[in-house]
Amino acid sequence: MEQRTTSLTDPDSARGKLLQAAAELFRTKGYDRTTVRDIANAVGILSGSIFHHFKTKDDILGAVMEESVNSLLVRMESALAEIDTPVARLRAMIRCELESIQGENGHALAVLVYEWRSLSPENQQKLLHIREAYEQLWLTEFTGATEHLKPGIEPFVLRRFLSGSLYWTTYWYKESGALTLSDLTEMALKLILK
Amino acid sequence: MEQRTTSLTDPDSARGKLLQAAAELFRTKGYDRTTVRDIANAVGILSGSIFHHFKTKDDILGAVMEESVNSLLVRMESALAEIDTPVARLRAMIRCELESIQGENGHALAVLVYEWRSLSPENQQKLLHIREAYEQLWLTEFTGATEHLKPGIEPFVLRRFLSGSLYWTTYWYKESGALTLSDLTEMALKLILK
Amino acid sequence: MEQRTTSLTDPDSARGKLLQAAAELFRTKGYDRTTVRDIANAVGILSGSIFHHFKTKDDILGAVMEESVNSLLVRMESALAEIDTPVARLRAMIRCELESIQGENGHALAVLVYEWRSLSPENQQKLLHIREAYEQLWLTEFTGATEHLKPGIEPFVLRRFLSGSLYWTTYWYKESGALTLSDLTEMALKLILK
Amino acid sequence: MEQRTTSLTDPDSARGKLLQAAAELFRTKGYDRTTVRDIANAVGILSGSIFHHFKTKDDILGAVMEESVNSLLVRMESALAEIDTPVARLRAMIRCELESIQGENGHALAVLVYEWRSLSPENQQKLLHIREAYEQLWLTEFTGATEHLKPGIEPFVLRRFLSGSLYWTTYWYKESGALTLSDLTEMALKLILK
DNA sequence: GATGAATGAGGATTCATTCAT
DNA sequence: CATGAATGAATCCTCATTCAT
Repeated sequence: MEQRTTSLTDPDSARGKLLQAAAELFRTKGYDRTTVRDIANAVGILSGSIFHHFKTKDDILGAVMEESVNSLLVRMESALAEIDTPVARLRAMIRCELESIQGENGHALAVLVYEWRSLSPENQQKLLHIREAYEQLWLTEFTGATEHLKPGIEPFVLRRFLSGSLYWTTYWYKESGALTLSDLTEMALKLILK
Repeated sequence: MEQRTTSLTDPDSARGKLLQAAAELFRTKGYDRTTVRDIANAVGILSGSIFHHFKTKDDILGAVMEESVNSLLVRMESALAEIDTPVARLRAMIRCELESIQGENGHALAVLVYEWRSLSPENQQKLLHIREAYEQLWLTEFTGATEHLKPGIEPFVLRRFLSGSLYWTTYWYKESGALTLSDLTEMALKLILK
Repeated sequence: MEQRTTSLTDPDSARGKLLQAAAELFRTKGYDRTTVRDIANAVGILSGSIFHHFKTKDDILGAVMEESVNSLLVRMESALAEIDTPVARLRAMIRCELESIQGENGHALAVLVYEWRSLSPENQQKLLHIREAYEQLWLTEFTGATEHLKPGIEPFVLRRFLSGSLYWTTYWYKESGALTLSDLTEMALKLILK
Repeated sequence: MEQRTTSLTDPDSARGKLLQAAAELFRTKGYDRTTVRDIANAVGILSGSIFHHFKTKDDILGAVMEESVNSLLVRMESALAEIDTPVARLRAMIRCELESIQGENGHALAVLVYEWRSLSPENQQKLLHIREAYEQLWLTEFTGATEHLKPGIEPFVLRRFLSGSLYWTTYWYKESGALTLSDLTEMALKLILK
């Protein structure tokens, strides 16, 4: 019930389905406007039954966030495994982050990003080190690619500009349109390159 | 009681103080977690009394947002009045938006940006044309500056990247640090220029 | 709303009526089995309205208890004012405690006695010094009457035997029967005297 | 599964261990604040499994109470078997009741006494005759010892004073202190004797 | 305009109980 | 017998909103 490891929850388990549904609802309606009943309804159980799987609503949020970083981390690692050149690596990372933000695989990084302050301090604490590790990954990569990056903007600021740009896509980008995720990736890459 | 014009509310009036307090609370705690009582307390009246000034809590949010765009529009207009060159105009606009996002002058664009979905559809409707007018302003300016902008990114995408970059500063930038608002402005400008 | 002094709450005020009703319910059904709705119904308001007067259900319990000791203290003081001889003073004290236990004036000492562990540690803390002061009063009186008391039982044990005897009357004594409160008082007095 | 006889449950059986744990919890936390899960945890099974042994939580309470009177009755009978003089018999009975109240042998008379109103009317009915038989025992003994008892207090009142005194010890007496159970017995005896 | 008591519709959470495995 | 997921009713509490004074 509490299982806080790097491994991902089986998406077919009750817990997995709950997490999936919660992520979707938190992303679209926001944490506060999503009721426990909403989540329960979404997976076809009654609201009281949720508390068999999670102690509190806050814990659901925490678990959703944890899943999203873990999933992102796993996918990024495997994506980077076979890539050598700095620019190609950046492209892969941007792509991964974009996919996560858009909620592919039901693991919405957007929830982690935009509902962070809804999470209780205790659960924030638990997630802080993963978040930091993740950002460290980016900074390392940026440092390794300095010569290709836009000059005149400090790397950590540039990363934050990029974050903001990608995070913000939740509010305007829909994959169905003329603009593919690849197009978007390419443009975001251009944004930070020389 | 509901006065919806382009003119700004007198900040010394009861309504003005309420709006100021609400903006600050919405920005820091979020709309849902801010109670009407919180707002009332902040200006030293009781919660029931708020409803002499606003029909609903949703209307307060609407008014806060309206004030923030209006204030931004006013300030941007006056800033642009004496500037001719495209790049300088973009710099001024970025500067204005950054100030609004950071909540300078008590007008928090951040609330408009991040609490938009908390606003009722009816009030969203009312604000839509102002928001669009504002975005049109940017697009026009971008179009006029095409030759200076980073190539390969469609203007409307570039504007959204910029928006995201600037909006996101709420979550990491504090003016007290080593980085001044001017520094930030300059870097954001570099981001979109060739 | 929090007013924790020695003065008693006006029994005609909303708070007073609430306290009265709660005391009665706590005494007859017990704290846990009494719902906030029960209390509200008893005074003709809705359950939500209770929280205008008390922050939590636990605070209601605390207030009921406080009122009961205070009321007892006040009545005891006035009863003792004109009495000099040790035995007569003990009789008066027993009478006062019996009246309080039986819930005369709606201030049920029985609640303080039998629901003590239902009270939150924080509120227990607040009441502890009053309870102790009250017991001290008895001990002082017992010490002053040593020669009239049953020998062979340590005073503090004797007081506790008496407490238990009187507290227990809630469960079997009804004033309507053949046994008057005066009879009971006299018998309880005999119990502890030589 | 519901075996309601005068014989005591084998303390090593599942039912026996459950009863023991429940008694302890009911005595310390109270019936309402003890969850079925608490009881299950205490004996190392899951909450659902309890219902293989008892139909309802109320039945557990009933069984605990039944065990406690039965155990008391058994012990009292054997204690009285070899005693002839009235005063000695009273002493033995007081001792037995004190032991039961204090929860010796895991059989808590305190639960029967203080949680009586938590028991459903149906189960109260079932236990009533045992309780009455028990009280009859006392009254008979009191009647046989009239000449040694404190005069001026009707026997049934005196018995209730004694009950209250002994029951109340749960709230203040700990066997670890300077006062032994024998001391307490002697003092309680003195209380009712001439 | 302000007050503050009251409303009433929810909201998160608890818990005894059931039942298929 | 035990499990553990699910039930569903009930509980305390919150909060935007109303309204008589």
